[in-house]
Amino acid sequence: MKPYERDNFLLDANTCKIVREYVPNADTLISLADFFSALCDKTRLKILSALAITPMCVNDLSGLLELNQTTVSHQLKTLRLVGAVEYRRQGKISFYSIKNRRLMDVMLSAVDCIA
Amino acid sequence: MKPYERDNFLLDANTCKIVREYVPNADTLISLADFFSALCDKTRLKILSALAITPMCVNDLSGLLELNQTTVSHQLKTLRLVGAVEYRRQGKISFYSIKNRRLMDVMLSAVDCIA
DNA sequence: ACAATATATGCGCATATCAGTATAATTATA
DNA sequence: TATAATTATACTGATATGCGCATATATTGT
Repeated sequence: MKPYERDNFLLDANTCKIVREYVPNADTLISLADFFSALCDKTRLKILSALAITPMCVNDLSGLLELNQTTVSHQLKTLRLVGAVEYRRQGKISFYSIKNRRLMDVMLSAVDCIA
Repeated sequence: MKPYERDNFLLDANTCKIVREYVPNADTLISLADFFSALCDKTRLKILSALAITPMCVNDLSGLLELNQTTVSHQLKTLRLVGAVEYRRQGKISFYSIKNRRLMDVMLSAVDCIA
């Protein structure tokens, strides 16, 4: 028997039941973790903070944030893959923007939380 | 000259100024990233979801969430280090709880965001 | 076609992270 | 004191991540 296959808990049975029901399923947990993984790196947070003000091209992000162009490009790709940003290409310029403004709500409540 | 040390931007000068002022400083970015790093793993999210319902001991977390005891202990330590949970010891039992309920606001707005 | 500009990608290095086994440390109980 | 129960830690292997160099791709202008 694996160590976690037990059935005697300090919690009362009813609370156990609630916990089992309330805890999100594996898929939801992974989606949430993926979402937060977009926000757990200082470079990505910097990029998102800038894009929160205005859509911007890669070069402007690189220059204004003092980040290597390839670093910006890599992180923008990561942010695209988790659906945090989107872009449209105009000629040789890619303009990136926040895809869903609700993301800013999450960031702002996090700022409240660590304040 | 490093590639990002440029001063000609597509953005107008005033917007550049706003971006430079608005983007959080390095320390804040790191604090925020550390905060979110607590939430970017499915195991930790699972633990936090359970603790959101009621404070609980390590063993109950392990049993109810079907996670190895050492895994739970490791992640609880991580969560403690970033200030997401706290605990009090009663005899041989450690009861863990959410330290700051604002954390749940962040998780809930994230759920909205990915919905 | 060629050069210049803007962006994206492949690769490797260094580092971080996660999970599990074994074990230690602490406390309660027989 | 011996044993059991609960939790924490050291160590390890596998995997993931962040970054930058070199380079590829795409577009524009001459």
